[in-house]
Formats: sequence, C-alpha cells, structure tokens
Amino acid sequence: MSLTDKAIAQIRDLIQSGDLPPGSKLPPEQELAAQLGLSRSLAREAVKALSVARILEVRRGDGTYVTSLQPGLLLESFSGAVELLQAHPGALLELLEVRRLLEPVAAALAAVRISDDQLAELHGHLDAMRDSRDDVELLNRHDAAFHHTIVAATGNTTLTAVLDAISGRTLQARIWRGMHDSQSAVRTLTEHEAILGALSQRDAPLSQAAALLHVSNTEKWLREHLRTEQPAAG
Amino acid sequence: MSLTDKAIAQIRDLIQSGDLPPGSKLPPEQELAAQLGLSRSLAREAVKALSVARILEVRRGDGTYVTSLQPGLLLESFSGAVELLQAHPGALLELLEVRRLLEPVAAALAAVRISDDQLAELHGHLDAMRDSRDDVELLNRHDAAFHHTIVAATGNTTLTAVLDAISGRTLQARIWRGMHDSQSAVRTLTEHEAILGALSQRDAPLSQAAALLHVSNTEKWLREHLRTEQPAAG
DNA sequence: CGCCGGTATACATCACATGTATCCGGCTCC
DNA sequence: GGAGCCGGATACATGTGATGTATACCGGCG
Repeated sequence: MSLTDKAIAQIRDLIQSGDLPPGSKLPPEQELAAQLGLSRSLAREAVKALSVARILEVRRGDGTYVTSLQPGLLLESFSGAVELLQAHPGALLELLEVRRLLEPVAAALAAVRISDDQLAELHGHLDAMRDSRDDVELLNRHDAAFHHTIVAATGNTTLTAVLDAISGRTLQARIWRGMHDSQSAVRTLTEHEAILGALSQRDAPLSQAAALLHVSNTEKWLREHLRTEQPAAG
Repeated sequence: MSLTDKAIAQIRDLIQSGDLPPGSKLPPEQELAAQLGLSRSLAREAVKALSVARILEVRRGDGTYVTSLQPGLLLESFSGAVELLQAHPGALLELLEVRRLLEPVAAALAAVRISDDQLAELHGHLDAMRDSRDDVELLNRHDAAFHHTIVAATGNTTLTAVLDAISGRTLQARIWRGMHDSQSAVRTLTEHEAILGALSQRDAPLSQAAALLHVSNTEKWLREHLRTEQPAAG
C-alpha cells in the first residue's frame, strides 16, 4: 500500500468520523502534507483522487473543501463506472436486467407519492415527445427526463441517482438511434402513455406492470438488435 | 477543467473506445506524459485517480495496466461511496428503501435460477447462524454471505455488486450489534428460514414476499432504533 | 537449476514558477 | 461624511523539472 493510498484512507476516515463535515475546508496543501506526514506531491495525488470521486472539491486560489456528500453527487462516480462497464461484453445485458428489476418497483412507489405538479411535468415531456418524432436527439432527452421524473417522484434521491446511472445516457442514445427507423418508436410512445395513465390514477400495481412492460420491450429490442449487428457492439 | 482532468478523460476515452482493452499495458510514465502533453507529475495524478477507481492497476517496478473492468471490480468504488453516504443524514433510510425495493425482486429472479449447490450453500450459512448466536461478528458474516449467495444465484454480477454495496458492511454490523440483546435475532432467523424454504421450492412470488418481509422488518427496526439513540447516529 | 547483477519501472521528495481568487485599504463619487 | 469602486497584497492551487530510492523483470553466469 503506497503512501498516497494511506493518505486517501486517512482523509476518508476524517470525513466519515465527522471531523471533516460536509462543506468544511481542508488545510492548505503544505499544512495538509505536513499533517499527513508526506510530501506535497503525494498530498496532491490524494486530493485529486478524492476530488474525482466527488468527495472533495478544489477551488483554485481559494482552498479545498469537502463536498455536500449528497447521494446524487457521490453517485456520479458510479455513473462513470457504468459508462466503462459497457465496454465489458455482457455487462450491457446485465445492466438492463437490473433496470428491469428496479424501475417497475420504483414506479409503483412513485404512484403513491407523485404530486400533481410532477404529473403535469410528465404530461409535458410526453407531449414534447409526440411533437419531436423527427429529432432523435430531442426525443431521447425528453424520454430520459420522463423516466427521471417518475423516479424522482419517489422522493428518494439515492434511488434516483442509481437508476439515472444504470439507465445510461450513452446506451439510451444508441437505442433511440436504432429504433428511429422502425415502428418501435410509436409503440414506445403508447407504453409511456400507459405508464402515465397508471400514475395519474395513483395505481401502484398498474404502474409497476406498465413500467415492466416498457422496460422489457426495450430489453427485448436491444437483445435482438445486438445479435444482428454483432460487430458494432464494441 | 484542469490538465489532469483532461488527461483522465483522455485515458478513459482510450479505454472506452477499445484502444486500451482490459489487461493491456500503458506506456511508462515518461512516454505517457509526453503523449498526453503534460508533465510526469500530472500524469501520475491522473493514473492515481483512475487506479483508485479500479480502472487502472499499478504494479510497482513493472508498469501500469488496465484492469479487467469487470462489474464487481468497478463497482467497488460505488461501495466506497455508499460508506461515505452514511455520514449524510437521511441517506441511510434512503439506502434501506432501495434495498427494500431491489432485494425482493432479486430474490424472485434467484428462485428460478438457483442451483442445488447454491441451495446447499444457503443451508450451510443458515446452520452456521443457528450455531453462532453468541458470536455477533460471526453471525453478521454468515448473514451477509446468506444474502450475497441469493443475489449471486441470479447470475447477474452487476446486480450482485450493486446489492452488496447498498447492503453495506458497516451498516449491517451496527444493526446486528443492536439486535443482539433483543429477541429480534430469533425472528430474523425464522425469516431467513422462510426465504430459503421458498427458494428451495423455486417459488418466485413466495421468495419475493419472504425477502420483502425480512428487509421491511429490518428497516422498521432501524427506523425505531434511530429515533431512540439519536445522538449516536453520527 | 539457482544466484546475481543490470535495466526498466514506479515511488517519493524538493524547489521553483505561474495563474487565480479573496481580502483589505484607499480613493472617488454621491 | 458615507457608500461604492478600484488596485495591490496575500494566500492558495496549478504546473514543471530534476533527483534519488525501491521494486520487479530478465538475461547471463556459475
């Protein structure tokens, strides 16, 4: 174990123990290095590693601070890991399976917690998707926003961050590009309408079923598509 | 955006594009720094950040390599993030809610995929828990192994890594310590028996229900316990 | 087959130069 | 006389270069 790794562990422990609460300022590089008992370069490496993980935030010319440590922030690194996971063959289908398990139950929970404002927001995204059948990029964005809003309606920021990450912007973009030509896009729209209808009635089981149907169809589409365009699945 | 951040992004892109496949060796520090167009110190910071995220692996005196990029490896950093999340008030209950949503459906999936060997392994852990009612540490370990084996029976390594992370070693240890005195430990055992019984029959809905009951009870216990020992919840 | 040294590599430190944000005093304008 | 603006001083992170140390791999020698 290198000195830098020890330094990282020390700083992490200070945060976890409460000695460095969220938002607090770390000593200057020189002092920090002295306290950790190593050179400035190594202290810099430790700080860099922690700031990439969104645990520390460096403000040039000012100082280094502990971030808010909120789930959405810390799980950004998780999102980055998922992006790289897609390079690993098979991980893509695993990822989609996790989503197939999690998103329906999240929708069910959202059904009993969603507010009228959030329902209106979902309506807005759905309308926008109908209007923008020609613009794949815009379509993709509203689709992602639609699903994000549903999960966010659970009020669970950790759950939201996890699902956002495994939904994967890159992956979704690929799917939408592939589906654009076919009639799948139309079916997807009706699936969204079914989900929104169930949520509007605050019907948890129905919401869960509609979400499961949607994700399963997406998964099925991708599974078939991966077989045909094998070479592009890098 | 600092030069180091750019360097990190560049290396990540090289990996994601397939130019640096898993297991491949990076050029020596000097060459790497030259290729990225910066000093060796900054290249070292970039490599350090990526190796902390388990994307690169440094072998001293040998060289720097891309890891296998397997889900279990990359999601170790996710696990680390979860540990720090527990410092954030409220995140603990959010985390448990995610587990309450995910673990039952994972159990249902495991019910249709679990092998006889894995069922035998579960029996082993359950027996071990019965025998070690006095040793909290051992009890905790077999409990964790029990849940891990169930999720692993789904064959989905990504799902396994995610659930392992949110189950949280630290958190579970706290719960077991708190429950040891009370009669809750006995009830927990019977809940485990119910889950294993359902899995043995390959009954997916029953397994899901049993798992939900177990996690919900754990969540309920923690929720009540957090209220009583407010000061210690740091 | 085993030891032994050379070479390549990462590890760690130090000194120095640069860019940038914050703070504070003095000045100007109202 | 007071409020607002400007500029220098200061503190800090950013980035570079040189240097020595520790470790792993490999080939030659006994």
